Amino acid sequence: MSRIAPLSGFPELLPGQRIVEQRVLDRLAHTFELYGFSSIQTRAVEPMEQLLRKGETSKEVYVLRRLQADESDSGDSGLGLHFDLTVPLARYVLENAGRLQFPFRRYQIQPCWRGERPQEGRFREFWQADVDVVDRDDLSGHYEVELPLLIGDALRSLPIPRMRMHVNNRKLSQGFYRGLGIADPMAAIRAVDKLDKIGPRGVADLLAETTGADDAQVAACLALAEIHSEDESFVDRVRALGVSDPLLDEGLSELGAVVTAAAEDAPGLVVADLRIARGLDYYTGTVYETYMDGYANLGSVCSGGRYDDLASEGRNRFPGVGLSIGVSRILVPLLNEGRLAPTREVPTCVLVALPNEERRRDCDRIARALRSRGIAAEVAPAAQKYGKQIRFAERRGIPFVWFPGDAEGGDEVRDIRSGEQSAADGAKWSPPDADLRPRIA
RNA sequence: GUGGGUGUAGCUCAGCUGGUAGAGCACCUGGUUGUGGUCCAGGAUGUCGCGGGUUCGAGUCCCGUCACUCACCCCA
Repeated sequence: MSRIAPLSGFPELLPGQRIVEQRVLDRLAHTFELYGFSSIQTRAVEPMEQLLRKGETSKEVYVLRRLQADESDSGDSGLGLHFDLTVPLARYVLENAGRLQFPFRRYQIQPCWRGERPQEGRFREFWQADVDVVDRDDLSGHYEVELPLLIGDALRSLPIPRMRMHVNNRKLSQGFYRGLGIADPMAAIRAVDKLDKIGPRGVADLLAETTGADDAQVAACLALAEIHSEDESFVDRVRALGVSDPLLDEGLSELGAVVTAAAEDAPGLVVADLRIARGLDYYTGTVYETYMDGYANLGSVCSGGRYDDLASEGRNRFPGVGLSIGVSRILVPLLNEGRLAPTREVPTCVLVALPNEERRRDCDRIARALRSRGIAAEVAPAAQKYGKQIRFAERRGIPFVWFPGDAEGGDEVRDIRSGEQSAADGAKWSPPDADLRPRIA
């Protein structure tokens, strides 16, 4: 190992990129709070049995082990890094049920870890912004309508490509397959989920193989998967397939409510897409997958759904619905392509030029006066020629250079983008609001 | 975990059938001796991923290894 090299799947940002990320996270938190969601953080680790409780994700969990662990120990601590924020939420809700108010509206923005092979938009350490509503005993269906609208608001407030949320409903799928007479509806859901990847042919074979569906059943499954619409018209198209089942009816009505509300509040955001399944099997109602225009190859950048049994313990049941925004999945590719950049690389708004080392204290005082009024300022590192000092600021995108006055004249401030320079008083001068802090360009 | 590709200057890359390392951009200095971005002239920079082998000689060929990357799997 001769040289320090990046670790694949553990993205690290440069300071300027981090400014963009910070603005995005601030924006998301702001939107979540506008809807009345509280922020929480949970520890990085969960007991393995919590992490593995719901599914076949075991292989992607990073397990913790003490270096000094006894050799007699099995080796690991029984703890693993969380791979999403929904499982920790379920544990947190159970643990604090007595101290929380329900329905509990919370958001959580934290890193997650998965021991997978990294790829474009797939990392081993990545940030998720997760929003959920969890209630006690029963969760009203209107939350399945509210959450996608909140997410739409949050994502559309960011300077990123347009998002399209594809929505389906587990009851609809399961009811349909059941009504069709397929023995294992969940296997059918998983098969149909691969439609994009393996095509109708592949899905047909898979269906026949895993569910024993006959030709007519396979055809019906594929017909269902083809249905998508931005309004309630999908309901009639499903009905036209002639399958009936009470669960199907429930699903149709619930999905109809989501689509109708979205069409009204956020036109173009949501499309009912009956092929959407989601791999995880704990979803029991609406499921969501979101794609970014021009970045379909990234897969879903924001997914979630309703889960009725994730947080249950004995008699206590805490159904919830939520979505996770894949912050790293969205941001890292856009940053690398230069499609997202900050207005400057540093927080500094004003560089106070240094005429000579003897005047450093004077310059410090000017900087302090600016800082006291909330203007980020730093003094030039060395008393180089002014040209050099201006270049120092220019390289970093610092918009203003402050020239301390002397016996011949007072202080002046220069906007180095326009070259405009004028007399200024450190106790009074302020930059335009747009220049006060770095923004996303 | 399985399969393919790649690893040369800070960045992007060139280096033909082996002959002892190059370009562009960036950077530094000067022209302009305290107001930048242009231009001109100079300049610095590499364990050629790592280890071993073949050879008079390896960035180049062979073996191994590590890393990165793409696809599968799965997912944010």
